[in-house]
Order: sequence, then C-alpha cells, then structure tokens
Amino acid sequence: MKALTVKQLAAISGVTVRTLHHYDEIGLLKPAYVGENGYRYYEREQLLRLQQILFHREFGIPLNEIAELLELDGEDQVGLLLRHREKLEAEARRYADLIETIDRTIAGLQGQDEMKNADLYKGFSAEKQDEYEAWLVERYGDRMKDDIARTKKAMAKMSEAEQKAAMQELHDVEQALAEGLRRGVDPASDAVERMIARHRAWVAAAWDRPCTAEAYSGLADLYLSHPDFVKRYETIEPGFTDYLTTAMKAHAARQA
Amino acid sequence: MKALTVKQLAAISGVTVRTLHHYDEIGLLKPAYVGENGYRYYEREQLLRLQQILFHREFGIPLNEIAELLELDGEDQVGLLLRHREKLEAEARRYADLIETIDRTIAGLQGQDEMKNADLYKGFSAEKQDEYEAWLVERYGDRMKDDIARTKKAMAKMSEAEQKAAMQELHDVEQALAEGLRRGVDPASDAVERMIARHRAWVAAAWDRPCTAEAYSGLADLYLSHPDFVKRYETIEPGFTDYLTTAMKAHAARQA
DNA sequence: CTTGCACCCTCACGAGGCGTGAGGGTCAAC
DNA sequence: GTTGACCCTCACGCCTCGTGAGGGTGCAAG
Repeated sequence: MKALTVKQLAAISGVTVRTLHHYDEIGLLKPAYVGENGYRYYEREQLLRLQQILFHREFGIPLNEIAELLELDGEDQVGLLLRHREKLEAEARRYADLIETIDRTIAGLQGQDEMKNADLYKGFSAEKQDEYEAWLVERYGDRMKDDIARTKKAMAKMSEAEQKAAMQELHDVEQALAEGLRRGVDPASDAVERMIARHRAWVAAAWDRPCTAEAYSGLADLYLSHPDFVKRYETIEPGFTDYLTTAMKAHAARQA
Repeated sequence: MKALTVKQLAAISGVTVRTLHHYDEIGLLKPAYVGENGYRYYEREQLLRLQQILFHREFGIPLNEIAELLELDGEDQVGLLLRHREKLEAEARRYADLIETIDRTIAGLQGQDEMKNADLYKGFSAEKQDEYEAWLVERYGDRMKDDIARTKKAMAKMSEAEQKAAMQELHDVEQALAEGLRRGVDPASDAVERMIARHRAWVAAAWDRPCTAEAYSGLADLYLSHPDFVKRYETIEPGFTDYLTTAMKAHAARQA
C-alpha cells in the first residue's frame, strides 16, 4: 500500500500541510494511520475523501457541513447540492446587481447622468408596490391603506407619457438636491427649500391629494427606514438619504 | 444640533449597535463627541460617513480599505471602484462556473450523462493549450517541447469530425472507467486494464506517436498535479482522478 | 558516525467582522 | 424612587487556516 506523508498528499491535492493538520484536528480527514513517531500517513481512501472535500469546499460549503454531507449517500447529496446551487445563484445575482450599482455610481460621479428613467426609477413601479404597501400598513396601521389605494389609482390612471413626465420631474428635483449636497449647501437653506417645495408638490401629485406637513414628515421617516429607499437614494449620491430627509423635515417644521 | 445615540443611529442606518462599537474601536467611525457618562453621540456628519462606509461594504471591501478610501477624493475613488468592479466580475464568473459544475455533477450523479462533448471536453482545446504547454515545460524541461509541438500538429490536422469522434472515444472510455469506480472495481483489475489500454491508445493517437510506458506514467502524474485536470476528472466523478491515475500507473508498471 | 538538510510534530497567536453574553452604570418617566 | 430601556466596557467565540516558534526524525553524503 502506498502511504503518503502530509507533504506528499498536500502536493498532489493542492492544499497546504496546515490544512491537513486542521482537517485532522476537526476530524474531517483523519490519516489512515499514525506512525510511532507521530507522523501522519494517508492512503488512497483518504485521497479520495480529500478530493470530495475539496470539491464541496469550492462551493463555499462550511467544513462541518461537508463532514455531514460525506456521511450521506448519493440521493441526499443531490438534494444538498441543489440547495447550494440556489445560494450560488442568489450570490451571482447579487454580484450582478452590485456591478450595476457601481456602474451607475461611477456614471454619477463622472457627471454622466444620462441614465434612463426606467432604470433608476423602476423601483417605484410594479411588483415592489405590494411590498411597500405591506410595510407601510405594518408600520402606520390600517389608516394608511386608504392613502395607498388612492396613490395606486392615481398612478394607474396616468398615461405612460404622463408617468414618464412625472419621473422626469422627480429626477430633476432629485438631481438638483443632490447637487446641493455635493456643494455642501445647508439642507435647511432657502435654496434647498425651493426645491423641496417642488418635491412635495410632486408627492401630492403622485398621491392625488394634498400632502400635509405631517404626512410629508412621515414620508421622510419612510425614506430613512426602508432599505429600498435608502439604497435608491444612496445610489444617487452617498449621504443623499439623510440630506433629503433632513430637508423634508425642516420644510415640514416650518409649516407647523 | 441633533445628536443620535448608538441605538438611534443603528436603527436608521440598519446596522447593529455592536457594529458601531466596532467601528469606533478600529477608528473607522468615531462619534461626534462622547458624553461624560461615556455615551457615544453621533451627528449628521457621522451618519453621512456611515452611509458611505456601508455603501462600500456592500461590495465586500474590507473595513481598513474603506477607511483609506474615504480619505481620498472623488477622482481616486472612481479608480478604486473600477478595480473592485473587476474583482466582482471575476467572482460573478466564478459563481457561474460553479453553478455549471454543479449542474453537470448532478446530471452525472443521476446518470443523465447526455452532456455535449464540446462542453466537458472544451478544456482540451484552444486557449488552455498554451497554459498546459508552459506548465509542462516548466515541469519537465525543454525536452517536452517537441512532444507538445507534435501533439498540436496532430490535433490541427484532424478534421472537426475526426476531433469529435476522438472526443467521443475518450468520453466512452472515461465513462466506462468511472463506472468501474462507482462499482468499486479494483483499478488494477483485468477489466479496468482493458479500458486503460484503449485510453493509452487514444493518447497515442492524440500525440501522433507511440506512448511509452514511461510517458504514460508521466501523464498520470500530470493528471494528478495540474488543477485543471483534477477538476475535470473530479467533475466526472469524485475520486476519479486517483482511480484513473492508479489504473494508468498499474498498467505502466506491468509493461516495465 | 557525524553532519546536514528536508521533513515531521505540537502548541498557539492572529486575522476579519462582528454576535453574544456578563456585569454594571444612567436616564426618563411614572 | 422605582422601573425599564438604554448605555458602557471587557472578553470569548466563530471559521479556516497562515505563520511562526521550538524541537524531534529520517535519510544520504562525507
């Protein structure tokens, strides 16, 4: 029988000696036998097992799970692999999103803000609405439901052209405010106040009813609290969430 | 000035209190000031900074790098973001590959080995050749160069149909051997020996010259040592690298 | 047999990014 | 003044090894 030392096994399997020590320590891969001198000796069976370990490790499966996995037979291994496949897909999608965000951020930093409305503003339409709705009701109670229903109707009765125009207006307002942030303009200043008034008007239009100071302040809280909004605003400019909401609150306070 | 406690800042930024403590410890985000009672108080400036930190953290940038990053101005940040974008792309591709490997493995485990030759065997053609070449020369010295050149010519002068047929033959041999592994057949047995003879013949054909016992044994070493080959064989069946090479060595030994 | 060198062993700390208590002050409202 | 809800500072744990320190072992050449 060919017996491999740690070094040899390490060399042909591509791991380090320390890794073999570690796997021995945690009981994941024990040597075929240990010499009187304390040397670890591995045989073919261990090499096979190690290769299976490394196969699964590739996918980021933690070592203790690999240990359990190897006790199972083929049937169950397929199931586990499939579950892990989903995780990998989720990760892959996440990376794709991150890359997109970077691209947008760089475009923004370079002043090439020619991004299409449909891109950055799509978060406001379709499927996401349900999620926001559930969130708002949970947070603000049932009295929110009417407002939501009204907003949905208002959006629905807009033509596509009108929606586009509305999004353009929102975009302009936000870009102007972001410019204020970049220039270090006080969010409570008069200049910002004027843009905020436009923003509030936009909100009122979207809701299809007046937007009270209280409601506007509540909206600022929503922006601060819901990760989707935070992400959206931080994508426009880091720190923009706080800048916008501070300005909104200041505006609401003046009205009170 | 509004001063936020740890809890409050944690709530609106979505991190935990412990994280704020940690960031303070490592100097990444220090409070605006600390009360006499030892309480940390944060203001808008810190919130802005925290949001930038979280923005970058999303991409997996380590905290110490984020700290350096935030000292830079916009220009350099773009450069860093671009560099990180590449890392993300590499990761995304890696995940895509892993998913593919899982799919193939599952297909294999379920006996649905209907994978296209071009898929699993593409590793043997085109760009990868240069890499193997460099590796072989580094490992076996210049005397390897002639062999490589001959193999390349042999492959080049094959028609596409011939290449396909060759790949089919290799595939059949490997599947038969993998079946031996699954059934626990001794890799030194006569049954395996017969398949190995076919394998060696295939190699000789690919090299366009006889494959000596010594060369065949050396090839087994290559399979064991080069990660690409290991990965390829482990994809066919975990443990197949060792099974195949053991059989190859046994075959070579009988000839000597 | 000695010398040397490559290999083997066992601790044990470190890194990254916090989670999770333990043990004990502080603040605001009732 | 008493409750809670906060706040603080240690300090260990997690996970997978990397990286020494300090010291024994095996094999070949001189």
